[in-house]
Amino acid sequence: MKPILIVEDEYPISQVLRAYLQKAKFDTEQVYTGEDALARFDEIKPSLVLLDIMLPGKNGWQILKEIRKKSNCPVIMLTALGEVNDRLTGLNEGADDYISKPFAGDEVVARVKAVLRRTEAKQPSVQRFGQLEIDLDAHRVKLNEQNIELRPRDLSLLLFLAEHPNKTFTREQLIEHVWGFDYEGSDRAVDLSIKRLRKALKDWPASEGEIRTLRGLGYQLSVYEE
Amino acid sequence: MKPILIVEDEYPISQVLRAYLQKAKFDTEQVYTGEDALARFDEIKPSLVLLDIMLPGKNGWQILKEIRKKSNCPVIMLTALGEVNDRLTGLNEGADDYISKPFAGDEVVARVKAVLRRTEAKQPSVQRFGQLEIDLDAHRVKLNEQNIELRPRDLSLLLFLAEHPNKTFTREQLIEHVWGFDYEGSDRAVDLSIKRLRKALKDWPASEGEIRTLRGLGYQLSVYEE
DNA sequence: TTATCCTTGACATTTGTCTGACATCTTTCC
DNA sequence: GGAAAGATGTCAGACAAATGTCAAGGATAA
Repeated sequence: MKPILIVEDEYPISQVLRAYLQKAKFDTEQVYTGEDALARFDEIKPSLVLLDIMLPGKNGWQILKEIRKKSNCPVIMLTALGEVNDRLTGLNEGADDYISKPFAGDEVVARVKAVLRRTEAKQPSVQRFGQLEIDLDAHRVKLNEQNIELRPRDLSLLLFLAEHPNKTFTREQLIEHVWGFDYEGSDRAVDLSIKRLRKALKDWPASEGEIRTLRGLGYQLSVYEE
Repeated sequence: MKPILIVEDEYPISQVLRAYLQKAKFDTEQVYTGEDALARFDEIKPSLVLLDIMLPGKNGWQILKEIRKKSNCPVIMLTALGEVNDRLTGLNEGADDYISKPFAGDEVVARVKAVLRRTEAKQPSVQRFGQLEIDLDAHRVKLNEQNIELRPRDLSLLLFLAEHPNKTFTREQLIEHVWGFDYEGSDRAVDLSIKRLRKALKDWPASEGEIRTLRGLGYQLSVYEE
């Protein structure tokens, strides 16, 4: 996921913003001047920009204009309370929203999410291991650009293993995480699921990864290189 | 240009809104209850809705949901000052923006313009999945250049699925979004609707997409591009 | 009214899962 | 090296659960 660029010269405020956004699982990048903002913008191609108006050197409006020249990346302006003129200018100049200081953390996150939802509409959540592609949202697994049909349980198992590549889990652990803590049946159900997964993934180049058995321990999804 | 629908029960406020918007060359329509709002909405197909939360009868959230069922027309909520919860709810429920009372006239106009600019700028409302063409705004579905006749409920369901291709929804979620949060009946109504949709889409090449069942989870509109 | 739409309840069908048995493999110990 | 014990791989069948389907009967709107 591309990061959110925070352009704010006051260090404490910048840190607060970062904290809230990271808590909400967003990546962040911080810069403290307008010039840095533009340079960094090109480098990291952020998913969204939080832009303070009062900045040393070039101010927020100028930055906004520069950004708008080359991108329609969503921008939320940070403005002092009650500066209605600022608000109006911002919305007319192409800002997507504004947030008044002082702000509540929840509100910042909600605004960011709202703007991202508007502008992105969708963002696929896919994980790749070479030829193997796992799409969490769509509940779909592709191997070699081709869809693979998996049973729900098998898919859950694969997803769980894929979340922790190269880590070994006992049958018990797998049962607990994939089947559920209230499962009563035997451990051997895991074997069957593993078997079907291996069969389904037989065309996955062994050089890229495989499902390994660790005798006496359990199973793991091994992935190599990258 | 399509008018802006003002839904506000307090007459003076409604008048102020109308005055500002007309000054900015927008056409306006005023209604004073939620019920009228929905009826009028269908008739005039406004370009934007200004929606008060506190309304006699159905409140603003209910109206918003009803509107969202059949249209992605931009909606700006009017909220009392400081009701942060309302703000958050609104942004999450599909409102495009909110304005706190008391508001400055200029600000209202700026917000309206901003939202219109945002929503008009984005992609056309018709989505193509190979032979299948879905017009979210016009509420029309074409397969192979030919209009498909669907029951209203089925159409809503298809439109909703098409808004989020490759995303899986439980029956519960579909009921909530398509049938409405106050629906009392059984989940299985979804099955029937899905069945009719599949029948209606039977000439849609399976290589382009399909309505997929995810056993134990729900349904999704799968599209396979390229 | 007539026609359309929606839901209910029943039943059919498909699919997923587990059990138990047996085969195969690995390790250990003699 | 070889046999026994234990772990894992594999299979088929039975069962359960989710889904597909149908037809009848209200409800609603034209």
